Amino acid sequence: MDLSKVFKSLERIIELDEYEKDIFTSLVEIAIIKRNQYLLTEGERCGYEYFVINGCLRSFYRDENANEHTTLFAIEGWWTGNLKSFVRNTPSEFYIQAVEDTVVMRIHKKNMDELYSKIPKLERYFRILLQNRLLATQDRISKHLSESALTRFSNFLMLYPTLEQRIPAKHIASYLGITPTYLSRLRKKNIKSAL
Amino acid sequence: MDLSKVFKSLERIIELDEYEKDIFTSLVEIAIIKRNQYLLTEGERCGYEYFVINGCLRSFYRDENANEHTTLFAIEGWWTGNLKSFVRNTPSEFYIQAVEDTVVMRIHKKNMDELYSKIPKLERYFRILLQNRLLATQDRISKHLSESALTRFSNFLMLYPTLEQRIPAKHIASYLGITPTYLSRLRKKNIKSAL
DNA sequence: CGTCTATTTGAATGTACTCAAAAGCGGTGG
DNA sequence: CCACCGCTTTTGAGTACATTCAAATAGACG
Repeated sequence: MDLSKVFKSLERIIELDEYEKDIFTSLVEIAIIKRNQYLLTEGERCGYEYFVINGCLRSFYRDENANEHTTLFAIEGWWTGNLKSFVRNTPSEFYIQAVEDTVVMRIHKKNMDELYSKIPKLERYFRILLQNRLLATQDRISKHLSESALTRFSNFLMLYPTLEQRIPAKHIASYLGITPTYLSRLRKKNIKSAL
Repeated sequence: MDLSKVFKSLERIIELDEYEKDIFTSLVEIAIIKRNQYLLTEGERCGYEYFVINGCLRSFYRDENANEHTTLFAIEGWWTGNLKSFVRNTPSEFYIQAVEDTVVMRIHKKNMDELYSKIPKLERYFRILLQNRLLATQDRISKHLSESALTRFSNFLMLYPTLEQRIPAKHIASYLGITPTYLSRLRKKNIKSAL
């Protein structure tokens, strides 16, 4: 079980000795998810937190008109899950779907408490992780409030440099908060202006 | 120094004995902020986390066209601050302003580490606090993506039942991501439809 | 290949914006 | 106590950004 990418992430914030790494390893799992497969669907409880080792996971929800809204693309090195459902043990309003073949490390809820008690430093890691997620999320709100769709699209391309080539445009549109139709027009404009 | 509201908030998540409360009390301050006064302006470093005991604080930023965008109203019992500036010690991109006469409890950065080391349980409190903030923030993104301005306005009224009467409409508009002009038209429509 | 889904394009429409002017409201000084 | 000043809110007219619906085209996969 190759957790090197996970430990690299952990060790940016806390130090772990071999013994602690073994404990950690014994309490997590690797899973492989095929493209278009779901890790979580609406109504289910989210029992896991996921760390993407490879590939891309998309979190989204459906509004009352059944339109999809993508809240996050989690790529290599990112964490994802449904925090609300995970911590409150409530049915999820979200879906999590692999948009490519994806390898994840996942931690089950029931092991999370054990991890915290055996490796208290993890409280710190996850607190800081949450902080960073919150900052990123707040940033996304700001951007959405003050920027045009075209600007948001450019920002998307910078944040996820290779994702445009890897996944369907309709998912990107649903992340940007526009229709696929309009995204198509934006792309056309963007290409023209790049000439 | 009346910290009863603060302890009530803390004790929803962790238990504190009298000794710990004394430590806590010795490491925080009470401050009174007059209406329209700033707690933080752009370029400053945010040295504090704030807990609102009474009143209302508004966090906002200015975009490149000098338009204000309100990211949060912190009312009684809410925490606020500029997390990014606080944890990374970077100049703030945000302003925090009292929109009413406001009483806050604040914790200075330099006392925060001492608090964590003397009362490790606080790591847990603040981790859960961050979780909740993140959930609320994610919710706000979702809502902004999938709802019309009118719907967002109704949601605002439910989230902050008394705020509409307490603060200028232009701030509410900047929270909703619309112009004061358009908010005015929405209110008119809303009143009509309520008849 | 053929079928199914995704993307592009066109035309008409709606939501929210800008700019400018008028009306309302609150605080201050005479 | 009221008149005036400055700021906020409302209203009107014209406009821009993004949407819907429908049809055409392009791509992916068995």
